Amino acid sequence: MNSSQTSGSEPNARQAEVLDAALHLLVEDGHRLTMASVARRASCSKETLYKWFGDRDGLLSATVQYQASRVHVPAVDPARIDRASLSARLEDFAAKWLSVISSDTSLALNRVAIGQAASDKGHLGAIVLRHGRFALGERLKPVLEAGRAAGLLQFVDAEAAFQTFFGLIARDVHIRLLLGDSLTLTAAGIEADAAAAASQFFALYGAEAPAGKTGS
Amino acid sequence: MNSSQTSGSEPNARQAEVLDAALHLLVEDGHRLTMASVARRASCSKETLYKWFGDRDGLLSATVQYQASRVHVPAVDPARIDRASLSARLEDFAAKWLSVISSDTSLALNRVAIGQAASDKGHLGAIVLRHGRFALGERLKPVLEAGRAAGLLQFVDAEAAFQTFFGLIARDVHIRLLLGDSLTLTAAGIEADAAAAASQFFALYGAEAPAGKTGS
DNA sequence: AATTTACCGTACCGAACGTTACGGTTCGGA
DNA sequence: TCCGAACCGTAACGTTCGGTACGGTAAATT
Repeated sequence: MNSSQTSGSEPNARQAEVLDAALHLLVEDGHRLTMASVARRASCSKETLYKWFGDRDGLLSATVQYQASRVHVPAVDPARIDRASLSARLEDFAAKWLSVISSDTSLALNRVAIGQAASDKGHLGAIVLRHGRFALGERLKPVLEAGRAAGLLQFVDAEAAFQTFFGLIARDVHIRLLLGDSLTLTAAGIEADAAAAASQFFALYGAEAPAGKTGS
Repeated sequence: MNSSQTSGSEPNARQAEVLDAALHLLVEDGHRLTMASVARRASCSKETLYKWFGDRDGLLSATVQYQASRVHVPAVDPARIDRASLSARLEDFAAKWLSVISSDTSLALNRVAIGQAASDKGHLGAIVLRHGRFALGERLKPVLEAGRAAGLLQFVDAEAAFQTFFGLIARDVHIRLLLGDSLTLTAAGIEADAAAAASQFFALYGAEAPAGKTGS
């Protein structure tokens, strides 16, 4: 009995195939994800779906979890950091994050999570936040604090500093994409935007140029 | 025959009552907005709903349009501006925008628009963007350009500058709220965040401290 | 070989919901 | 006063879809 149920362990190979099918349906059109369509796409029976995932909500949760857990923010070595390497780290973070939030998969996942966030069954948003926004913060804050320890950055609240960096990266891009605005991000554009965000972050929180309140 | 249909003129008083009912349903729970529930809440017949709005999508569009058009970004007088008044304007803008995006009504509208943005029937996102993000930009850009003309600000692309300001205001707040994160914004917190955003914007684009690329 | 297990494919059931139709009421104009 | 337009309340229809049941098959187990 390897039924993953609602909050089971890792899905096996076959279950991953099913979740991939569900994910593809989700990306194509979130409203088209029906139990029958997933079963058809994955060449499995609906009975199996219910045995493995309990109900539609369990399948949805497993799918979101399955994909969200694959978005892994790269770790960083806090030791031996200088201005150039820190800047490179931040640019890299910004570029990766822009790539993620503009991908079809991420947009589909965020859309379905947001769509049911109002309902009392809205625990998908928590999953997306945990593997996205919060995971990003946990990975980035040590970098910021290492930068502060090295005398490169200046702030009192790492959380507030991260929030500002987050805003400098995403700006209005994320919400516009979520709302269906046709915004084409080229690789070069992402690199430029990431560099601009890192540069602006240094302008605000760089140790040599303290400016801008960090917020209470 | 005053049927507003899909893209008709202003709704009359009775129709506004209906749209208010739909809006309340939407805020309570977007999934609970059904033709029967709207008719019951508004004490009207379903037949009337279909006569006035065509179909469910038309009712939804009219509801979003009805509310979105009520979010009016305050105009500003570009003449006679100095550092203090410009700063006050920006803080006011930031505070008002934070209030809007954290309101239950705005969140509900954005959620339903995002939820159907993936579908080919996703024109709600365009409405929300037009009355939200884009209206805001059109109102703010003259202010920024007035500030530049007065020698208070320094930038080459007003659009890019506005995007940065937008990011400094919203940061991760909007996406977290949309995803259902329990984030309580107090009036004092909004004021503080708005002041911080304006201060940071001045640090990046103030004429006396040019720093941070504006992005190509 | 017999049996159990897991699974696929399909059919089926019931509820929700969009949509249409109809009878009854109100009200303004001829 | 009569008529028709607009509208309310409710019933009814058809589809979609979540969830369940059942027969058939192949592989593993005993």
